[in-house]
Amino acid sequence: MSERWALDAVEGGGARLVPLDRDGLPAGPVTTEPDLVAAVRSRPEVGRWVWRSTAGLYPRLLAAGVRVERCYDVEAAEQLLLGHEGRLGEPRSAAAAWARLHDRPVPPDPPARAAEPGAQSSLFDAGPTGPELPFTALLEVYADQERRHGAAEHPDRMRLLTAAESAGALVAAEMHRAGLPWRADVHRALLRELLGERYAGGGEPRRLAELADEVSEAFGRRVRPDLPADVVRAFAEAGIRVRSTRRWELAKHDHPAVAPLLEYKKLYRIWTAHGWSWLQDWVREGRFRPEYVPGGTVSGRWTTNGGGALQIPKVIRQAVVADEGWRLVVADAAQLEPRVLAAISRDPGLMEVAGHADDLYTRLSDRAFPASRDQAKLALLGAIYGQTSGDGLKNLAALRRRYPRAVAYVDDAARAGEEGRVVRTWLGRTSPRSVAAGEAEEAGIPQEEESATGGTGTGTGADARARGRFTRNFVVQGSAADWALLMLAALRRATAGMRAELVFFQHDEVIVHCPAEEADAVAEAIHSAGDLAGRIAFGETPVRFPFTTATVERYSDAK
DNA sequence: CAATTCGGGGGG
DNA sequence: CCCACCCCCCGAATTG
Repeated sequence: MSERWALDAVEGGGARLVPLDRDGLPAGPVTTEPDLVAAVRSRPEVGRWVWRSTAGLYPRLLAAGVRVERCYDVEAAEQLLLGHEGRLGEPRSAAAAWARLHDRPVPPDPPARAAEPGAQSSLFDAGPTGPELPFTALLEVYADQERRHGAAEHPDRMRLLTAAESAGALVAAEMHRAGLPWRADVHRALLRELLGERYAGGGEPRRLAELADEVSEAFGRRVRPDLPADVVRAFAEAGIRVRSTRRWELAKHDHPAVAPLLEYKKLYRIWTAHGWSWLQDWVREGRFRPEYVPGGTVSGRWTTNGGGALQIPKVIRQAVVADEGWRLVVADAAQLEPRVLAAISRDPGLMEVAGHADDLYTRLSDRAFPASRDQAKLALLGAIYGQTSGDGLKNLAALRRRYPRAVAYVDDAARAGEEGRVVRTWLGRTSPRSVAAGEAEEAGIPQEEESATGGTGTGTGADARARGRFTRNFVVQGSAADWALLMLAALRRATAGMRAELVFFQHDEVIVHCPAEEADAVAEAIHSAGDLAGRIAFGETPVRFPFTTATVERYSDAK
């Protein structure tokens, strides 16, 4: 029987802690100890630590070589509960939660700080980030959160969501600590090969300068390829009307400037976003350590704070190389979102299609369409994204006939959005409510149209339809994020006794860095984690959640 | 001068 | 035709 303890940091490196009973109430006296790390290390029997913030406390423990089995992150829970209660955007700190509980003035959350590139957030983040609060107040907030979980639409799922989000926070801190193996020398050689040498003075590298010259030559005058307005003007002078300088728009035209322009854009992006200065800023001692932000997006997907870790260009992945004698097990969840739709909608036909580990889209086209695999794929993704035009619509109609329950599930979510209602993921993460226009646009949430046509506003305007596409996609993307958290938790547990380390996670993809001899066991653990997460998240369904895995020395060699 | 927006690219 | 969903990051242009 694993124990549950509450813990908080106190000034000077110490800790306050207390054991909790089955109901989450203190089961003994509160004690204060001088060393937080020692307090945790000396209690291996504790199965779950209840604390304010994983990001605030766990790096210190990891820096001392202490891992915990599980935790309950009060501030993450607060965020999820507020969302469920339709109060997203209110301050999420434990101090704010306590203030709400007692009708006191609610302190705002501290502003998000920028990440320090290359830093190992362990010494700096010695304590929680929010306003201070007494330990007894933290215990009160926790007890009240237990009650609020019970009041949720599906209490058990909501508790699972909080547990999963907390596990994700542990993984995020551990991945930051471990870092993604990164060979700066390989990266530099690659930059040199792609961009040429750098000139003194910090201007464009040679290859970009050459391409800019080629563009100018093609137009017959000096044109700056990095200034869209200049490029549009130059094309107009050449008798070609382009509305933008986007890749797909330029690619349509036959002009000698097009090829060097497209090449310039590709390389310019690498130079500015993943070039020498990025390397300088973000890679230390052979590791890239982004700061992951679990739940950074409304749908529950993660973001990172600086470093662009979730947008590493494919060509740059050559620099991600396993240590000597080690391997990277790169794993990608196959057709995740359609499988999730099958599981949450319980559509019998789609569950059958998703009940095998082989390619879902091929099976789909065999069953539902005379159409090709790619057409079947487009139709299904169109249903999930809310496609409004294009060839896919014809196949979408066939999809609706064949899998009515699946399509109805996302259609219902879309209608909810159009009518201004919230939707929830399978575990209960909740979409933002329609709020005052200014606030919402700030948060990037499509709003209903108000006065333009003088109508009633609900369910009619282009903005309402945009909101419908948002909620339609939210239930699938967000439930996939639910699954991903449980998958990470399962994988973390399965590899706990190995030397293997989780070093990267990107929505539906994980990388584990491990000694070569552990690679097979790691791949097996990943496959098991996928199906286990499917069962825990969505219950018993025939749906499979397979991974494609590759054991490689370089990330770029996978897939 | 600093902060915000725009345009374009990268990822899933 | 390539669009639809969620994001990050950069430099230049614009705005306060």
